[in-house]
Amino acid sequence: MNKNNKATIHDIARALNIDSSTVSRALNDSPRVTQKTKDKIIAKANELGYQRNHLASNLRKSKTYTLGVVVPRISRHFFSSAIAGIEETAYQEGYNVVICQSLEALEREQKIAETLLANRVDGVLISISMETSSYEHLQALRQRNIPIVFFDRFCDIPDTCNVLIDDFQAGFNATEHLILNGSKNIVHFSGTQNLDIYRNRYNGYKVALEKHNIPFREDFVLSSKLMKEDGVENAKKILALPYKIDGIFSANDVAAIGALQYLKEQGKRIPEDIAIVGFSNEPISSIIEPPLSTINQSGFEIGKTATSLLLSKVNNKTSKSISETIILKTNLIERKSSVR
Amino acid sequence: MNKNNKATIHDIARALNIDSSTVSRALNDSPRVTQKTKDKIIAKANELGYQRNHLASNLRKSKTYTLGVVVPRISRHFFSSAIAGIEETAYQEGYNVVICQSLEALEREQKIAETLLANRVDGVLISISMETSSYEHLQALRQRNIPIVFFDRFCDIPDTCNVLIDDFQAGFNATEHLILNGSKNIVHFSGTQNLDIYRNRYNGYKVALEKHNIPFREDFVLSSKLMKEDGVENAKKILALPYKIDGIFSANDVAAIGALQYLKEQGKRIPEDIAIVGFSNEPISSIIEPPLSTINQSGFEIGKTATSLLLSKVNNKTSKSISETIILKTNLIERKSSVR
DNA sequence: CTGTTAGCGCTTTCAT
DNA sequence: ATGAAAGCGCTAACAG
Repeated sequence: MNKNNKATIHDIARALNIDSSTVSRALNDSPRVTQKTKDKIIAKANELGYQRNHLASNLRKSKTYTLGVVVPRISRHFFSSAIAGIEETAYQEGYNVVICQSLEALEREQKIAETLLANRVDGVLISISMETSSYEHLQALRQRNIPIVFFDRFCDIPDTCNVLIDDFQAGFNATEHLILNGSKNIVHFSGTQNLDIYRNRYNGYKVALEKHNIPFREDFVLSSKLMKEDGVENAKKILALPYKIDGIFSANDVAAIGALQYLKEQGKRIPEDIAIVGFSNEPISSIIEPPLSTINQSGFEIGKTATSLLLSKVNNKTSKSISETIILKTNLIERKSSVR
Repeated sequence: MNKNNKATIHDIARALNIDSSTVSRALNDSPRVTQKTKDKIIAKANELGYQRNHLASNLRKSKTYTLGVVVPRISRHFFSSAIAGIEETAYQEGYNVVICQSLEALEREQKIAETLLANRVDGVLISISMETSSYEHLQALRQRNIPIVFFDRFCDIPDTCNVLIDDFQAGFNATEHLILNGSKNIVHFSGTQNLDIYRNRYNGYKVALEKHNIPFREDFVLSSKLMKEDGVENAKKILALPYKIDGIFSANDVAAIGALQYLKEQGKRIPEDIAIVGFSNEPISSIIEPPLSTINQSGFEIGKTATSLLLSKVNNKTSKSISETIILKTNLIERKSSVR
C-alpha cells in the first residue's frame, strides 16, 4: 500500500509471490503471461481494489493521453456539440481532453498553445479564432511533433489535417433555396474574410446568383464578426438600402437572429425567408418567427470525425506528417413559416 | 536531453555544474537557493527552452492537478457558462479540468464517477442528474478522500459542499411578478420532485399564491423532466383545463419555450407573461415573442464560486470535512412584450 | 513464460 | 546554501 492507501502492482506481486513486472504484463494483457497467472493476478487485483496509476504509467511511456481542444467559445451550440463528439471518441480510446476557449482572440489562442505545449498534450483539435492570421504558435506545436487537426475552420499549415463542411456548396444551396422561393434581392451577412469558411460561403452565394441570372451587388454583402450586435447593425443597413430586400443569407445563426430581432422591434417587415449557414441542431431556429431555413451542420459528427483522425495520427507513427482534408456533408432544412 | 528532445533539470544542472536538486528548488522558487544561482538557473532554463514535466512532478507529489466536472449536458447554456467559470478559476490555480456529461442518467453518472476515481482527480464539481436518487458512487469518491462540491442542484451528503441559488426565493419572486402583473390563474411547470431545486421553486410558487390570497390548485402544477417535449405536453394540458390560464411559471427555460412554440403553432392565445426560473444569460428569451421575464442565474458566477470553494478543500488539509452551503443571489429580469 | 534491472523526470529527506 | 541519494508507480529491455 502506498501513502494514498492504494494498492500498487508491487502489493499484488508480493501477495502472489511473483515479480511486479509479471503483474504489469498481466494487467496489460500481454501475450507473454500464462492465462492461469493472469487470472490469479486479476483476481488479486480486484480483491485489493487495485487501480492503475496513470501518472506513473504515462510518465514511463512519456505520453499524456490527453488531447487539447481549442474553440472560439464553448457556449456556441455548434462547438458544445462538437465537444460532445470529441469527448465521446476520445474517452473510448482512453484519452482525456482539455478544453480551451480562444474567445476569437489571437492573443488568447497563442497563450493556450503555450499551455498545451507545457502540458505536453498528445494532439490538438482546433477551430481557429477569427483573428488568427499568424500561425507561429501552431507551428510551434508541429515542431514538437504534436499532431494538429483543424475542424470547421480551415487552416493551411503543412503536416496538418482539416475536417470541414463544404462551405461553398452550403452557401450555394442556401442562396439557391432563397431564389427558388422567389427572393430576388438577397443580402449576404458575411464573416471576416480571412477565414476560408466565410470566403467559401460568400463564393457559393455569388455563384448561385450567377446561375440564376441575378445581378450581384457589392452593397448587398455585409461583412462583420457575425455577433448578435453585428446582426442588428446589418439590419439597420438593410433598412437604409434603396431596395426591397426579400431574402437574407447569413453565414451564421447568431447574426441572423440579431437582425431578426431588431427588425421585429422596429415593427419592420421581415424578409420572406432566411437561410442560415453554420447552424447546428440548435433549438433557436425552431422558436423564432418566421422559422428559419438552416443548413444543418452536425457539430457532433465533425467532432467525432476530427478526433478519430487525430487519434490515428497520434497512434500511427507510420503515416506521419501526411496532410489530409475531410469534407462532411451538410443538408438544408427547410422551415415554412406557419403564418404565411 | 530526453527522447522527446526536451531539456530536463539534469540538462540545466550539467550545463551549470550544479546538482539537479538545486535546479528543482530554484525552479520552484524555494527560499533555500541564493538569488544569484536562481538567476543563473532560470537564464539557462530559458536558454534551453526548459518546460517542467508535470507528469513526473505530479507523480512525485501524487497529485494530478485535475478536477472532474460532471454536468447533465454541456450544451445547456447554463452549464456551458458554468464550465467557463470553472475553467477560468481552475486554470488560474494551475488545475486542469475534465468535463463529463451524465445526460441526466444515473447509470452514466455512476460510470463517470468510476472514471474520475481511476483518473485520481483531486476534486469533483457536480450537478447531479435528475435520476440521481442513490448516492453510493458519490460516497465512494468521498471515501477516497476526494472533495466534492455540488453546484446548482443540491445534494445532501456528509462532508460535501453546495453552491446554489435561492430557489425558493426565485420561485416566489417569479410567481409574485406574475401576480403583480395581473395574473390570477398561474400554472407551474415543475421538475422532478426528487431534486431540491424543483421542490423549492414549487414551494416559492405556493407561498407567493398564499400571500396574495390566490387559491392553490393541484391541477395547475405540471411535473415533468422539463424537456422541450414536456413543455409541449404541458401546453396541451393547459388547453384542456377548464380555466383561462393567464400566467405560467416554468421551472426552466426549455419547457417554457416548448410550450410557447406549441401554443403559437396552434394559433392559441399566449399567456400575458411568462416567468422562467433556471435561466442563465441565454439569448433565447430575448428573441421570442412575447418576451419572457426571467430569473437570471449566472452560470459563470456559480462555476467560479464552486471552484474556488473546491480548491480551498483540495489545498487546505486543515479544515477538512466541513460541509458548507453557499447561496448566490439571483435577479428577476422583466421584459415587457413589445406588442402589448 | 517469468524475473532482473534500470530508468521516465521530478521532489524531498538527510547530510554536509 | 548546495549535494547525494532515494523513490513516486510503472514499463521495457534483456536475460534466462
